Amino acid sequence: MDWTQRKSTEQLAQMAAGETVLIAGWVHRHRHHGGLVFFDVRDRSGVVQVVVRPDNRAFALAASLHPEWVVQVRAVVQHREKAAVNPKIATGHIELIPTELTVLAEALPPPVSPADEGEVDESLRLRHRYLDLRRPVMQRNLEIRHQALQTARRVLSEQGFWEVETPNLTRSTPEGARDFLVPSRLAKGRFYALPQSPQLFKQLLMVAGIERYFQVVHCFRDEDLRADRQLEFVQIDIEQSFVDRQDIMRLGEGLAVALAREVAGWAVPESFPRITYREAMDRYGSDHPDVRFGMPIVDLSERAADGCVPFLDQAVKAGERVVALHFPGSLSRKQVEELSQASAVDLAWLTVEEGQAKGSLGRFFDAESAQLWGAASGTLLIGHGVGDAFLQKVGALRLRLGREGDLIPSRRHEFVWVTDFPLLDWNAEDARWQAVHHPFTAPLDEDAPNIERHPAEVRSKQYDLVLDGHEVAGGSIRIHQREMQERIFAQIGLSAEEAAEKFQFLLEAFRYGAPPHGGIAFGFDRLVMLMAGMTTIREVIAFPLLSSGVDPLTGAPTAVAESQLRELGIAVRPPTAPGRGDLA
RNA sequence: GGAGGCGUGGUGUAGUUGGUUAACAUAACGCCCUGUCACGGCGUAGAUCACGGGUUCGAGCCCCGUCGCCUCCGCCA
Repeated sequence: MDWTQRKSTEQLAQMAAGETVLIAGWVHRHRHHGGLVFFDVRDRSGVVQVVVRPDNRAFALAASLHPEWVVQVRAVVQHREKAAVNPKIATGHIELIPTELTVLAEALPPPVSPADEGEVDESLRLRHRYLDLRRPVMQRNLEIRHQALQTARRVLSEQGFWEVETPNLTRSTPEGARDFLVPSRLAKGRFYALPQSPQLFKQLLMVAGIERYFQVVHCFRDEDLRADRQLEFVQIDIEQSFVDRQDIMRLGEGLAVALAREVAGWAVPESFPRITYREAMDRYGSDHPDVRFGMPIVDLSERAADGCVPFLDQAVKAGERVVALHFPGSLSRKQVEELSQASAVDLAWLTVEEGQAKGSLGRFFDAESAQLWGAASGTLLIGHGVGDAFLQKVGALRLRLGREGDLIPSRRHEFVWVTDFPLLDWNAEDARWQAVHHPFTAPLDEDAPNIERHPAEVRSKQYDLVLDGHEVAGGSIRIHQREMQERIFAQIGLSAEEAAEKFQFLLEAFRYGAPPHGGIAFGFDRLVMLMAGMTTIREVIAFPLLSSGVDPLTGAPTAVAESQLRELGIAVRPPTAPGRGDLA
């Protein structure tokens, strides 16, 4: 068989009538009219219609075809009559008259149909992912992913970045997520860890004088899964020497712009707006705000302090903030109660109807004073509380109102940088300070003196890139001086001995001349998800896991043979040890 | 670990205040059909109503528990 003759269905659209072609693919749909048989052949590029008349040698075989059979068709291209043209299909102006039809493989009726676009239970889709991936939308998603990979590699390579690979079998590191461990056979009782990111290696590459590094790298974090989180995910990891924040941010912008314009086809500006972490929290109640719609959090503490609503006045006197969201529509009392319940924010509300102040605060206001508070139109939702945790609840409420009130222009796409994150935050559970980003992030120069005395006030050289409310990239300028690194370790409760034990190799490397350096990592799956218009990253990963971490296709994770465990020197404990109080 | 939603023929769904034979679409199978393209028409077959227990004369429906899937919180430097 000479497959080089084979044409894609896409190529057929260009062909002249009368040409003989060879195509091959799957039977997409089959329409049998007794005396006339149509079937559509689907390949990666699309579908094309084949017409078979009773006088055709292939008629009997064509009549007996079934969906998803694999066929090969040698045929003459024919232009359809005007009335028969189907404008919905790229090849809708032509059809094929077979001279030879061969069944290459028969197929069982598929449990999930590649020819259907309806919703199907996801575990069933994943169990038969090879069928699910035949659907045109999934093939498009994988193509977008491919194009994004190629564009990223080209853009970075053109700017002098080298793609350097780093190990997957590496050492477990403290901080951050749970590690995936890999037992060592050669050194029984010891373990490798799969990398949560190549963070330490890319810094070593900077010490090594590579200057510009990138990698498309799989990262592993053993934490609960979400719509935008898998145990295994892909980063476009970048690091560069002799740079400051603006250099990496400009680089990240360049890459994001290239991807958005070339792959997604979006019109995005050359550079993106920047807001500080503080502004993001105060205005949107999130460090990854969706800025495609307004309805910012408004601080009404000063107004509330005038005492016209006693309980809000008291809240302000107690050191709380009074904030509001101005929803442009009307809400019922029941809806507000429901929102209050769901958001865990004690919500009051105020609106003006027929010249009268209404809502739970209506009795404290006349129409004029309600307008002063901002309730001229729509509904003012008012809550009070303290701290960023409170603002985050209000931010979640803002998002929900945005979605349910249809305030988000879903066809628009907006990048925004968030900068000046806190360097450290207090972990109440472990009663210690911890790094917000990671312990190698440099503090802002002017804040560095405060690390020991006012750790909560120290800002860092971290920057996150946010797209439509999703964090799609994050990075920082790193600490390249050993003394500063040791101060940070000390502040997060890592003793000199512990630090030496865990990061010996990095600290040692820094003694041999470390250049100033910094970098950024793009969450590739999330970025592709958004560019493909999907709502979970599973739609842009060929073989993802369910949110339980199970792969219904392979059955992973599975038990392993006792002999394998013995070889590794591992004994498995029963999954649930009976408690002391249980009757044995 | 917690909250919410869901679980009914292969697939997607309906199923009222508990009542006889669990309905519809689609896929499958058979017959008919010469211009369809989500083809159409007629017919056939296909369900332990996720699993276990309970209430009841009677449970797909009510109650309790378990399991699975999805979303969110915690967690994810």
